[in-house]
Amino acid sequence: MGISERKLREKEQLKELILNAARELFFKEGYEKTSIRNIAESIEYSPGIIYHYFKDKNEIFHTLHTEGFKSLKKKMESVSSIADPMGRLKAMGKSYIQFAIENPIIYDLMFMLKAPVEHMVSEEVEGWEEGESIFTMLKLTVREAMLQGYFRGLSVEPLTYMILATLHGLVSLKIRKRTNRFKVNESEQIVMNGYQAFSLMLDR
Amino acid sequence: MGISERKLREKEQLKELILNAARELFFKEGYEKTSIRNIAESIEYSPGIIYHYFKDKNEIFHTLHTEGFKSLKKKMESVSSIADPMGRLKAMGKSYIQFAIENPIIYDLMFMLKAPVEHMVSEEVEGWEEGESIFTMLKLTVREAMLQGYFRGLSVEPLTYMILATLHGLVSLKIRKRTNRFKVNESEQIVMNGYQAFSLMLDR
DNA sequence: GAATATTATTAAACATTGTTCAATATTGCA
DNA sequence: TGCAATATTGAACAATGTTTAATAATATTC
Repeated sequence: MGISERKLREKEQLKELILNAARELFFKEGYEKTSIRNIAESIEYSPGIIYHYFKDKNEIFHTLHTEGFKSLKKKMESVSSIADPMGRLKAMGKSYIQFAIENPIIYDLMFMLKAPVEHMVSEEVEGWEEGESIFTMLKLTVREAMLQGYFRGLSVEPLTYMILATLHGLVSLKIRKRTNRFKVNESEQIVMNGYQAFSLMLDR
Repeated sequence: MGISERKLREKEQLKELILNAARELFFKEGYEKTSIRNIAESIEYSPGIIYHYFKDKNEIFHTLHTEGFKSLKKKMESVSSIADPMGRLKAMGKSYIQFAIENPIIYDLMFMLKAPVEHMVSEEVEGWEEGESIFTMLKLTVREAMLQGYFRGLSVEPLTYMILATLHGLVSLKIRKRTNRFKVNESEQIVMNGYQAFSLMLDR
């Protein structure tokens, strides 16, 4: 069935075109400020067409959401070859922060945007596996570190959540511009310094 | 000039009425979902009137933003009588988390909402003193703890930022519903457990 | 290959949003 | 009482997400 496959591929092409436009506009303007009409205009189609490829704006969000998690996961996996668990854990943290600073809008969409996730909670739990697997990756590394004598007296799950929370806190305060107290050019530095402080605390 | 003062007071009254309605609606529906018309309807005035008392929706946001910081500050100050710096620091953290869990919408508005803060950055730095003073309060306590021998080898500023980031991360992941991996009733527990893990790490 | 069914695409419409503005009602002061 | 200032309204504007009836383009069947 080569023909219908090509048809399908062509259909996918427009879908990809929409996604590319959305990604770019989200990147430039942010999620809320990007309208369906903006996207349509930038691909030179009528606004209505988008609803043939996506149920609504949330579904576009959701697609990029999943995509973002995949690429964060890949970034964090890139240090998985480090044998020492503690060293790997710290490298993972650094990767996480790098990802957030390099892709602030996508990160925003993944962890800080409001509406569409609630939709996810109630209707479909699937799709969140991406986020799940990042948590698991971190958790396994934490457990390994514990076997080597780190984190004595702490339990894996809360500790992992806490580590993730710290990483998220460090970058999200910056992304949402709650770092005004620092001079603008320092704002990235303070995130790195904060993480360094955290790293030092982990060691002890 | 008693009369014009009363007039002023009456004017303030409507302003307060608007704020109360806004607060309540924000609480019930969230910021974005609350429209100027909703607010107007709930106080039985026409929508236009709101613009006589507030420049725009951002200014309402800004007012509640400041108010939120004042009440968070008060909550954190309520443990300032604790003599032991480390004990006080941990109590402050707990207060912070309690505030966020008890007032998720206000907290959201204070730390996680997007648009209006940018406006703040460019035009007026004033109004942010509230946030500033919370940071300072935390910083002073951290410094005291350091004088007692804690946090050896760390610097005050990054450490304080890191602590604040961890607190923020813990509660904001919950507020923005990124804790789906846990059963719903566990979701508050995991925040507390995460904080406990953090507390234990601080001690060492 | 013509006729028909299916799909892709559009343009217009709807309800809702934040905001503005001229018209009107209410009040303060001379 | 009459005039100026202020408070309040209601309608309008442009922009939003979304729906839907229409048209255009393509696939399928005879």
